Amino acid sequence: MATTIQPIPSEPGELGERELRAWRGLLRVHATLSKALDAELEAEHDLPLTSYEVLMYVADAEGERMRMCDLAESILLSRSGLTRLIDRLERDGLVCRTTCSSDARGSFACLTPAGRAKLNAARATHLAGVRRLFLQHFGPEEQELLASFWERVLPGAAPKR
Amino acid sequence: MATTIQPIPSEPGELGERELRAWRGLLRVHATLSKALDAELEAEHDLPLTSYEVLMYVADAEGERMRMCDLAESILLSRSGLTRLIDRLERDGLVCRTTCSSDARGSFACLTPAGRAKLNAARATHLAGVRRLFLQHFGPEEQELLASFWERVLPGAAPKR
DNA sequence: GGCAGGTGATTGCATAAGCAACTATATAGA
DNA sequence: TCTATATAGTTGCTTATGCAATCACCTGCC
Repeated sequence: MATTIQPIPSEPGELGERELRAWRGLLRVHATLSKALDAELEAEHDLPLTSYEVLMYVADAEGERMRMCDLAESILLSRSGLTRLIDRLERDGLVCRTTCSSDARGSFACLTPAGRAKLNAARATHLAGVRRLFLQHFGPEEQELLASFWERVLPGAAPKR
Repeated sequence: MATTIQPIPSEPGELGERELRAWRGLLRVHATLSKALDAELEAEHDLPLTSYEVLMYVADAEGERMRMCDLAESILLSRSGLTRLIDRLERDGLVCRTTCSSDARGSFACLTPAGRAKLNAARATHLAGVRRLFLQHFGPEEQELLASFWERVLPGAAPKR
């Protein structure tokens, strides 16, 4: 299989140039942007990115509260990781836990006024960051295309809201 | 800046549906695929993904050796993180450190025969995983497009090799 | 009703990673 | 030449995270 230049997917034992750039680019973009967005949020609002995500999902949920397990799934964290994260947010007064009346095992995380205020302050920073570092580079139809790409890779995993 | 129009980026205070799917899809795809690829490599070869990346970069480098700082940059790890990672790999006999004759401060990480063997075994698994979970979903010209997208977001960050 | 197995949340423990401080060496400037 | 500053790598410490075990509760089946 003598690939003269590199027209085809290259040998099966190695990624071709094109594949490499498509895949590694994803890794680099994710790593770089996550780090930058986290640093920005932390610098301007003293709020780690994961904490921001919790506040955001909770704020957007029905009644400004979410079950622990749903939250864990939304922000892609293990349940134990989420327990600890909510511990920290509760300690800082940004969320509080309430019991679930229909299932005594469950807890809700809900926003406190301080949490809502923190989120409102941080939201603009984060959204501006996402736009400036990422979305800005793509036109509407390109964004749509990207979304369809992700849908191919993970069918049905699109965020509901 | 082909498309600077931005017809309706939705309100400035919130991400629109399209933006949300383009951005969050990236996060989800990265998280899901990283986890899956790491688990696969760990299960079949008892090798974490970051260790695999070290072996891969070192193997592809001139003389099968790389400076610590270049390696850290390649696999997107802090220098202290890399020190510890190389500690583990050295303990497991997969790489060894050698001094740099032209700069007494520096060290090279280089492959041991065991490291080379481990990499050869793991490479097929990982490449198959990347293709099966990600690249498979895109045609050649779509891969090229993705690569160009990443290049827009992080100009000049494309992998050299 | 009562038991078996499943699910939600938490905890103990282990690990990977970053930051800041430190050591040793290199390089540039007076 | 000597000094100041920058760089390569390591170490101490802290933190976030996951897995496995655990506890409490729910649900379905007899």
